[in-house]
Amino acid sequence: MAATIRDVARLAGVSTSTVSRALSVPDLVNPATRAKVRSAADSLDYAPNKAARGLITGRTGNLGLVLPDLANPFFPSVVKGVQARARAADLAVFVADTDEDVAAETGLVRALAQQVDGLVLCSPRAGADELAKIAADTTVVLLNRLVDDLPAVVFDHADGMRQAVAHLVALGHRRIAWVSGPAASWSSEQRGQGLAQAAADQGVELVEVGHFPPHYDGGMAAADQVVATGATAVITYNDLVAIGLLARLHGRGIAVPDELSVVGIDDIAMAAMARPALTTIRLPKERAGRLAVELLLTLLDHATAADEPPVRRVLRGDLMVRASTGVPPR
Amino acid sequence: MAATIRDVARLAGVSTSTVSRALSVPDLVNPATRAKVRSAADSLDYAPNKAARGLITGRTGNLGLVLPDLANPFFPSVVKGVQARARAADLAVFVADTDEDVAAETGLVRALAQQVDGLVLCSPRAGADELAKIAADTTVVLLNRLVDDLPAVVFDHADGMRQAVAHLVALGHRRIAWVSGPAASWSSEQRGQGLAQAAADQGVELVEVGHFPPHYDGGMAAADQVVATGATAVITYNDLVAIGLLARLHGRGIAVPDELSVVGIDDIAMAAMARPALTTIRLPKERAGRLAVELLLTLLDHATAADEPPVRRVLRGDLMVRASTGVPPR
DNA sequence: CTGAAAGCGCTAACAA
DNA sequence: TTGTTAGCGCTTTCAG
Repeated sequence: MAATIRDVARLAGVSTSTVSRALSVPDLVNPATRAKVRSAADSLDYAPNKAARGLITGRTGNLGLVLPDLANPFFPSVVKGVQARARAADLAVFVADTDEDVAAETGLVRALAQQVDGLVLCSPRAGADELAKIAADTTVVLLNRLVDDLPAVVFDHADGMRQAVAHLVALGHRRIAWVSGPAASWSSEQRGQGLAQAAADQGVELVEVGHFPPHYDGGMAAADQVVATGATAVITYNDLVAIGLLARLHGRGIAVPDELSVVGIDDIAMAAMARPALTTIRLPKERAGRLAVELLLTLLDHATAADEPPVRRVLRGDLMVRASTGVPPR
Repeated sequence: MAATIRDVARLAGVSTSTVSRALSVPDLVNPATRAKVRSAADSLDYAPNKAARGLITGRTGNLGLVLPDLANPFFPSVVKGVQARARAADLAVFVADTDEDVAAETGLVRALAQQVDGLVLCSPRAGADELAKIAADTTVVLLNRLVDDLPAVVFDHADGMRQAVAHLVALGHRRIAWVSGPAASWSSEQRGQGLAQAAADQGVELVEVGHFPPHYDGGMAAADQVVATGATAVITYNDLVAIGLLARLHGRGIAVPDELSVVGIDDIAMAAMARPALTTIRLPKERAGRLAVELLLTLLDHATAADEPPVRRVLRGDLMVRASTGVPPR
């Protein structure tokens, strides 16, 4: 069906190698023949077969993105960032949603690894050793996770927590609750530690309420425990949790922010749509996706060279204070 | 790095052809040798190179999914359905978000077409002729769009509208507003027509308010026009629009559902989280994704045969009436 | 039931 | 600057 390099060669009256060169290393061929080849290729609507090319160059021109749950609005943003950068480099992106399942994650990674040049693992759930093993065979960039010295793009969670605490302290809060995410979550751990540090530095009391699933239901479940802590403000693992919390608080007739201030993390679109609008720490999600691909491309270029490429990017988030939130505690 | 079929052949003491057969057409080889090959393959952690296989079989083992906007929660659900079914058939999925851009859509489709066995075009924005052209070169299944006789999975929008109207009529509404989606949107068109029919059948007055972007901002923008119609109930193009509408109504101090009943379409997770919870028509999104792949697989199998495969699936949605909604008009 | 040989579409030495 | 040759990793005739 599709034209092959031979069809183009025949039509242009040259050899297949010349066609190949004319199209991928134009400077190596005579401008005249180059033009002939080009027009022949155009008229046949020829596009080189990526699989065949990959077989010989070792580059597939594809890239894999593995993430835990597309239903969490955090991740589509990352996908967009990754795709934007990948497209600019003429790479196609395999996306794999693991449904928060570690086993599925490693399986998918193995399946993808063989047909991509590199992999972006977004908030991977797998263990450190597992990830190290994967990284041994494949070029990998972690996104929102740090493991050994693996290349990674991460957010400065500690700084985000610092901002959140500063905001709450300025409003007069002195006792803050922290709703942590999944026990095995690297970012929950980071956020928790950053928060503990910030609380200590800024002289406020911190109560952890622990380990909830990273979505709406988790927040629903956490709400009552949060209330029981007697804290006047709460910071949640992410916005989805915050929104679930808001719902349960509303159900119990607890006014937000008058009786309890709520701060989320991520700044998903829904945060602005919630009523009252959710105060949150905005993470540069798309940018993180773009940078992850950027990093991957660098690594691929330096693959053979022995020099150390830059291997880690840390991105800062920003406090988003929204209308109708941020009332001092009673 | 990775083991090739030759490594396996050497280790098992057989030819590469035997390895190939033992792994892909096991019945053709002696059980004893089959076992030898299997264990050799296992110990080398061998997996056949998909690109090389594709070169000869003409099957890539990949599948493309093109959609307008991952940020709309409707689409991640479809992605999940597609991935689930694809995974079961051992296919990897390229996902391409076009950002609602028709030009980007056709470009991405062309780029993907060459390296997939088939394409699922979800709510495609491209023109009918464009799509027909694409379908001429590639096996394509449309999702939520009908064009000529192209294979498709669609929702029964007319029936959904019938249910929505029946619900509102039962509550006593006699004048309903319709907030339509993008002018070029097939599903908006379908929903509008279905609604018009339902309104006529059930004897209620319908006022269209027109053509808004299919997201939150569209709903915000539509709200004032809706109010101006004097309708006691409104049906919106989708849930995102409904939620935007809700926000603006809240801003204007208009009580929902007491002063205005709002019905969305899709049943995205956010619909249940909204306050008041949104009444909506639930569309079987994941199922649609699964069926689209199913259909694609059927088409691929029948590719050469001349017999007509089943080529269209129509899925019914269901009314989701949520707590605190559904009050008769004043 | 198994092996040898050919070749999918392409690129990369190596010559000319 | 261009063509010839070889071969990426695999499957598939075609013999045996």
